[in-house]
Amino acid sequence: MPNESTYAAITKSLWLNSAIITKQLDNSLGAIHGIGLTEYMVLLHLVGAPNKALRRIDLAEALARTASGITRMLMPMEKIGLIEKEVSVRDARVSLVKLTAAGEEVFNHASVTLESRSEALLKNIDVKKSATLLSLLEAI
Amino acid sequence: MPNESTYAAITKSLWLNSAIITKQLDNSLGAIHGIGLTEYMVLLHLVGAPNKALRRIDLAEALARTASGITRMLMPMEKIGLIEKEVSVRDARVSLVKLTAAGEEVFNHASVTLESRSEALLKNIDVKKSATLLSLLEAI
DNA sequence: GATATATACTTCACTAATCAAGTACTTGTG
DNA sequence: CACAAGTACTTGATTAGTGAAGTATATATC
Repeated sequence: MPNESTYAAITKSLWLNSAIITKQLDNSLGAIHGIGLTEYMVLLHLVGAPNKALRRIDLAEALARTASGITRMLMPMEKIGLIEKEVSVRDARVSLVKLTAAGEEVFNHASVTLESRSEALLKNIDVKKSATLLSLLEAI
Repeated sequence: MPNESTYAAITKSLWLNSAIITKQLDNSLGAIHGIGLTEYMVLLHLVGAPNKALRRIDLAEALARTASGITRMLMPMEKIGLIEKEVSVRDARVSLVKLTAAGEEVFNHASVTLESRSEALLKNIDVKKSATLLSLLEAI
């Protein structure tokens, strides 16, 4: 029987911690701003995009989701006015996702909630360790 | 506009990395052993449990899932013989989840796959850094 | 310039999980 | 001891996501 690899232990811990943290953030964002964490991530990518618009497939890539998942997810977001469709002049296959002013406002408010909840959830990690943890996660 | 908190950046990175890694491990385990990562985690907790049996609610707690999620998840696992139901002599409300010999065998094989895939997915993290990362994740 | 291949997106059928409500049993209290 | 409150689990309705197949458009090749 080989002893447990650190790498497998990391993936297990990542799986569990992410489940716990994601659920908590999802609940907080949902209760206060009416969006889930995945929807927050959509807004995050859109605010940073040129012209605040992205192709659906690039959004899928950025969020590690499939194109069909993105299609489904954006439907309610468009209905409540966080985003809107924009045609691409270059390529008629493309349907751009564009952030609305309302969407940006929700994003700004939700960011405050996300930061305070994140800090609370990670209270066992001090500031110095948090920098280390972040750099290790980004290195993956 | 406040600058981004490291804590929020950690939760975002955790969310994305876990989505990517979980999907890959899920696919590998599914293709080779016919189980998902969540099902693997069930087996993992059962092999470590006294008498290789656990109450459903304790399994739910350990996996950060709800009791109903556990009920639904265990149905196919019981059907393919990885686990079986065991009554509790102490408490008639309880339905214990017991690991079968077949379940333990699948677990042992799947562990090998999980370790090699984990190592491959985390190839950017060297051995020394991996120990640091694991201890930080466990500290959360 | 016709046609084959590739890309962007949507839809369908399905899986995994949630919450709320219900059942069955156990525990604590007057 | 009766019965209120709590616990363990299941079921029904719903949501978020997947993969496969289909449509429409773009690109490359002969």
